[in-house]
Amino acid sequence: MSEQLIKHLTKSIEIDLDDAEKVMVFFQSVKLDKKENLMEAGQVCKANYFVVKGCLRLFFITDKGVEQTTQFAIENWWLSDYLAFQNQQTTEFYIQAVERTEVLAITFHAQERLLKEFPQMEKYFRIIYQRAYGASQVRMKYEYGFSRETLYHHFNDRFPEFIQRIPQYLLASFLGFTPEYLSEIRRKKK
Amino acid sequence: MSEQLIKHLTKSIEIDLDDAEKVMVFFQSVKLDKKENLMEAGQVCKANYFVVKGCLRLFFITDKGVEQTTQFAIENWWLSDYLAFQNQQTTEFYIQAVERTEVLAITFHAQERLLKEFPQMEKYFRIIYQRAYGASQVRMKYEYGFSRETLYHHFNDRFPEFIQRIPQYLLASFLGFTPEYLSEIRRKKK
DNA sequence: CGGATCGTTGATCAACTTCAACGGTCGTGG
DNA sequence: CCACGACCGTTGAAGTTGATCAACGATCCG
Repeated sequence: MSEQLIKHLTKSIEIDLDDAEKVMVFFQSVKLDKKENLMEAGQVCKANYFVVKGCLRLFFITDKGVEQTTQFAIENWWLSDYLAFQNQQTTEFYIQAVERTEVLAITFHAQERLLKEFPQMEKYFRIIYQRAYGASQVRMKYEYGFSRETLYHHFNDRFPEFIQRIPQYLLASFLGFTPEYLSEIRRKKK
Repeated sequence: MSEQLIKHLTKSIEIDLDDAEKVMVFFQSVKLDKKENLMEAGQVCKANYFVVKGCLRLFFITDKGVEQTTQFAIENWWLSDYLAFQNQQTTEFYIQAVERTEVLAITFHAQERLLKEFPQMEKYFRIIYQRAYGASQVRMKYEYGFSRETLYHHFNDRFPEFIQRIPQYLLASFLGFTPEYLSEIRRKKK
């Protein structure tokens, strides 16, 4: 559980076991059933979440009332609405468990104290955010550079094990098109 | 010039003037004419860039040979291809000056030494990346949530001063559609 | 003054959505 | 353990949105 986060920390920073255990005190374990919400639009974005086991999705509701998924997070990924988290404002996003999921949550204020007491954690989060931002740049390249159809094939080729974990309608939502169209693409490529 | 970066640092972290001047030694000033490239696809992404004055754009070339802009950076923004930067790999992006532009550049190795000697800079970059990542999340919400037409109006309303700085064909590219279609939208809304 | 670049217009075309309907499967209550 | 209902994936027809291509005018800059 928290061993997993410690292991993840040590990949990016040097921290002794003693400190690592003190760091873990700042986190709370939360367990979610499938489809259970961790965060909802209209609430203040209180915490940042590390996925220990399972899968989360970040989505919002469009003007037309459709759930639009923008991100997934699986084991060892962090997820939150980072502008709302940083400014402790209300979010317009939801975070929901795609399957039974276990996360470690750290509230904004706990994170502030953590960073003050353990400045080496600044480096850890710097690396996490840099990587996440870099990944979002690459993703933009895919979105702007590929048609929806090639976008699907690209994701299918690149993350086959992940694709199998999530229902098709969520994948369609994430890729930015309708389940019907996804069906059509799948039929073609056979 | 470097005063501007120092001023920007002090908004996020506490650093005395003496240290700040030592920090500035890690940066080089680079001046670019309009349309001059700061980085090109195929090269290793050597540096991270802080815009002192002017405007940069990040773009790539699609399969069809079209320049696709994915980001702009104006005064006080950082820009690079962060995955390629972090791993010191070749990039698939170009960075080009939209207008006459002055930047402060820090190479990957200089940044590594900087962070080692001045650990408080970890916090600065942590905040920069967190904010940039948060902004990219909000942007995804716009892209997935709005039609291309409302996307244009939204950007027009929100960043009028910026819109006026860049040519229309770059705005069209950034928003993900053709200059012809942008023309059509502008005609409608009158 | 001349050439390249940029914005505009209109016609045609492709990509993707919408809507309605159907069949399979999964989980839950009886 | 079965039966029912809800949910999910699929299909097809019709409709929209935005791309493509070609051509023209304006403007900017050398």
